[in-house]
Amino acid sequence: MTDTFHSSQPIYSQLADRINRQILRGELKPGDKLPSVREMGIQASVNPNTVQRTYRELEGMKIVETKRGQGTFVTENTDILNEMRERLKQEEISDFVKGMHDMGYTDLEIQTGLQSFLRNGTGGGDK
Amino acid sequence: MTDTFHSSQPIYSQLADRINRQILRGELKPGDKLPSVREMGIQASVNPNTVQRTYRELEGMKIVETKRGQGTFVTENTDILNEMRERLKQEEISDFVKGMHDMGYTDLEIQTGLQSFLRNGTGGGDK
Amino acid sequence: MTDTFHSSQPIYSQLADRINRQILRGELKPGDKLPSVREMGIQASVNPNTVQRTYRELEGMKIVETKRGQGTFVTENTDILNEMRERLKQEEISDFVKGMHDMGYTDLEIQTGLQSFLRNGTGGGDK
Amino acid sequence: MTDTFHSSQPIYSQLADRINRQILRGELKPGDKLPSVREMGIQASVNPNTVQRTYRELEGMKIVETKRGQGTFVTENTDILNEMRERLKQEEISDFVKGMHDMGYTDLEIQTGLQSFLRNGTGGGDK
DNA sequence: GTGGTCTAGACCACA
DNA sequence: GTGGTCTAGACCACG
Repeated sequence: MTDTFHSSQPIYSQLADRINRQILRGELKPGDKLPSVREMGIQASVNPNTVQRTYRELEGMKIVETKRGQGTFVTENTDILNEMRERLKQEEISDFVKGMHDMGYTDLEIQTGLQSFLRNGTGGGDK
Repeated sequence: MTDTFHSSQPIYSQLADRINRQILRGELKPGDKLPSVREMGIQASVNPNTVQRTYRELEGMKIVETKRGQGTFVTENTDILNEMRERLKQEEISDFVKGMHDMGYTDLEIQTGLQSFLRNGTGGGDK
Repeated sequence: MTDTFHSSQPIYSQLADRINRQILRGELKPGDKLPSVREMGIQASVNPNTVQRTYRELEGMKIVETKRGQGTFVTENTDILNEMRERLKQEEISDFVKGMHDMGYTDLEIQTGLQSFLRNGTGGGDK
Repeated sequence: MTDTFHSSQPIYSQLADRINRQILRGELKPGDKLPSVREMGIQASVNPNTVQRTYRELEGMKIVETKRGQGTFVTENTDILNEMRERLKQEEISDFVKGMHDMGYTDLEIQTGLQSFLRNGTGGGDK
């Protein structure tokens, strides 16, 4: 695991993102237990309080659930996960398109560029 | 002009990127004079040597031409600029797609997601 | 090693030339490690930064490869080296002929002069 | 006229070379008057004594003749001039070949390289 | 150790 | 003024 954080964003937020991606990629599945606050603090070499805050954040997004005395778990409500998945996708796409617009590329260029990349770059099949 | 740099990449390289984008966006046109190394050093609050390294880098890419005692100018060879534009587009798209794959999205999701974003997000017209 | 430089050309460039010639002459073979920037700085009594600029220059010409934390090495791509060899030969010949023309010698004089020099001066055999 | 001298050789000797070349190129013809010691001193921005020494050197080579009260003249003895011309040619060729050998080129490479350069580089005709 | 980056400050050639 | 070169000295990442 990469355990460096950049300074332009709060660490708890970066950590939350990181966990989100692990869930997205299927490294953490619905029902999986997250490391304890202390354990995660050591792994990511951040203060346990920061981890606490991260977990609270994720809890607010309904992505994880905390069970007193047992730990923190990835929600089993797959609807929520799918929703997050969708939202994050939109975000990434939006950022990408905005960046391209900033550099002066037109919508058409973006579309055709992407099409031809997907046709050639990944061998034509889906991932 | 944003004059902050992140530490994960050399300053001269970030500066070069920034200038590249200004050219791409048409803020700097072929034949335009760049600020002198000293001037740019002040604007970006970096050492003139670092600016010079940036300019040298851009010169190596043939994006910029330097005339002793006169200054540094955006090349008037638009072929080179178009080529750069194309190359950078490919790079951005590639990075985007790789990032999406890393997060577990399929090619199809990327395509349809982009299509619908472009239809709704920008009002349906081209930029 | 001669460690004097003339002022009509940048030191980093003269150093690069010198290393080029060492490679040409086979004193440095593909894969050989160059002295570290610091070491070479001492040998040539120039600043390590200047040596680094030299190495960077050679790297740009693909004559040399640099491995972080290990050092700088002569490329093992002999095609590039042969190409350089050929290019440099052309340059030297061109400079020679131009110089002779400047002094008023004709092509014929140059040719016959060279022929007779090679027959007598080196004993008639190839080097 | 280029009026810079490098430090690795005495100035009077560099000046003599320069005049030699002017004679070789026909800019100074047999019988021509050289500038006075004072005049030449100004032109080349060196001490008149140095010019004096240069002229004495050339006189020793029988290339110029000094006539008391009149000045210094290029010799009209064309044999001497032809001889010098021949000697200088040999020197240049010798230096060239030595340099090429130093860089590891064989006699054959030098010959064929020169031939093809003369055929292509100068348009096939003599100068 | 290695190379890579950056700064500060100096001097140069060119125009 | 412009860019170009060089030095001295510092700090960094990588291995």
